[in-house]
Amino acid sequence: MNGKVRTRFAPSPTGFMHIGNLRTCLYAYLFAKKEKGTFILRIEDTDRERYVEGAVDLIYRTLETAGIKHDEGPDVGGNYGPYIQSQRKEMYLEYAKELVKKGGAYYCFCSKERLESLTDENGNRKYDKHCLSLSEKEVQERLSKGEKFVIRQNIPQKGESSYDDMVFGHISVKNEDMEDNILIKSDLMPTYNFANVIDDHTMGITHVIRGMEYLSSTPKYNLIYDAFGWERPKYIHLPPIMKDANRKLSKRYGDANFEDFIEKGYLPEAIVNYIALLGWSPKNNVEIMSMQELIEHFSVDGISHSPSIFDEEKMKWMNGEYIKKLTPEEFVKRSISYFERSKIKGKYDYTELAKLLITRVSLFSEIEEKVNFLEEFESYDPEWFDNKKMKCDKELSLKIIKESEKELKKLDGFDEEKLQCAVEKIAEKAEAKKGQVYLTLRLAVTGKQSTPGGGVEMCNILGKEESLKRLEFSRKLLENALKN
RNA sequence: GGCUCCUUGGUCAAGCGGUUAAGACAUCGCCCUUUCACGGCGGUAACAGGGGUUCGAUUCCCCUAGGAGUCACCA
Repeated sequence: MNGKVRTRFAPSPTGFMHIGNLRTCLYAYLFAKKEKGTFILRIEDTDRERYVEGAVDLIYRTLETAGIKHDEGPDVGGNYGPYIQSQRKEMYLEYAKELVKKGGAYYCFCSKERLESLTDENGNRKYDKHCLSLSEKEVQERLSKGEKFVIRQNIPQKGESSYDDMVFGHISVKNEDMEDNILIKSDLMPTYNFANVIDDHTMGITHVIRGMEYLSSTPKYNLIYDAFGWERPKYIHLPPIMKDANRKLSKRYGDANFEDFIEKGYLPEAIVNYIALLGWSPKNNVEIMSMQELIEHFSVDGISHSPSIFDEEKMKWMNGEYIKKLTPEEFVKRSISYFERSKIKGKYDYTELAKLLITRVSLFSEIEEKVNFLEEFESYDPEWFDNKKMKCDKELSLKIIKESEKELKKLDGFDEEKLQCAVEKIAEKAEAKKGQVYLTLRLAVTGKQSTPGGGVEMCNILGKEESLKRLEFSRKLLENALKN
């Protein structure tokens, strides 16, 4: 490998950043950084029909929150600009003309109708090189008459073209199986096939990293490099990420956008970590890795050859692992919007709650439901006091609640220490075990079977007044239940 | 359909001629325990099928089956 490695990510601004794209981007970035090379962002907007307003900004934002920094690109500049294809428009036509001179391409004036007439009984069609036989004179005449034209690649009819992909190995395609694709459209804009090659070459890209949908068309691109006499780049094709066994994860399914996962309460570093492992595995078998570690461990021979199914369960687990590493303060900082949209907005100490939530939440979007009980206290099933494991029943709980009311009333304000003391007394007076007091208290004060913490913690968060109010309610609930 | 590629547990995946076929998620069980979690320990579960090559195939070759991609004036 001579010279510095240069890789690029070349998305089209057509909407949200899709997870599969992001992974391609990630790998291109990891590979470049691993090799101490340069990572470039290029916007491929030659298709004006699919252009979506604001999509370019979204790409910048996504890369930034994902922690992927490009060294060159439309927004950060560089020596190989412009980095937006529509701004490079003129050069493609010039290169195409040069290619025509070199025999690697030719003008084509065929009508849509003629093209359609080439379709065979199976619905396939292959251009028959009809216009290749036009004399240069005739071409010039028709051109000067202003006739509409396209420029097509001239692919040899015999032999075969091959190359060595760094992950899939030797790929070989017969020339006769390739078509003379259009390089310059009749609107004079280049097709992807062409723009890509020109840009990759003029931007000095050494390693082309992209989805494997290009695996079998790459020989065509190589033929263009060859015709120009340019050095071919190395190729790293990536297997797709699937939604299930036979559907590719795609924009169409709508749920595979980076942004959507962020909205669901995923940490960007967890998403990045997870997708890094979808289709690649490190030698050391470690799963939780920072961006720096990913860079250190990344290697092409760890890339798999077969598609991988996206498993949100596992990504959720991984997110939980990242959350557990957060301090309560960091937790609040990063999840504040989820607190703010819950019923407890503005009330309670978020940091105190965070301490309880950290091990109990694997997505920030779970905060809301876990925390709403603080504001909503509704009637519940008194049967919950019957707990076999704790050997607790309604009678005992009633007794505990009565004692609790007395003891808690005596306290001037709550804190964990005071409450712990009170629990000891309550247990003594009610002739119960501490565990039974905890259980009863927790239930009585929350009305929920599952809560983010134990009895003392719940009382402490709710405060004296609210706790007593709820104890009273629960006492009545139990008294009623026992009457029947 | 032609062409290209792929095929290890439910999922992600190690493995690159000889292993009791790792590990992780999920699942199940136990322990810990103030619910729920966290944590700890353990269990169930895989080489698509058939031929070769070889002393020996998950590993190499061929065939079959299944899957994916591609066959555009989209990228």
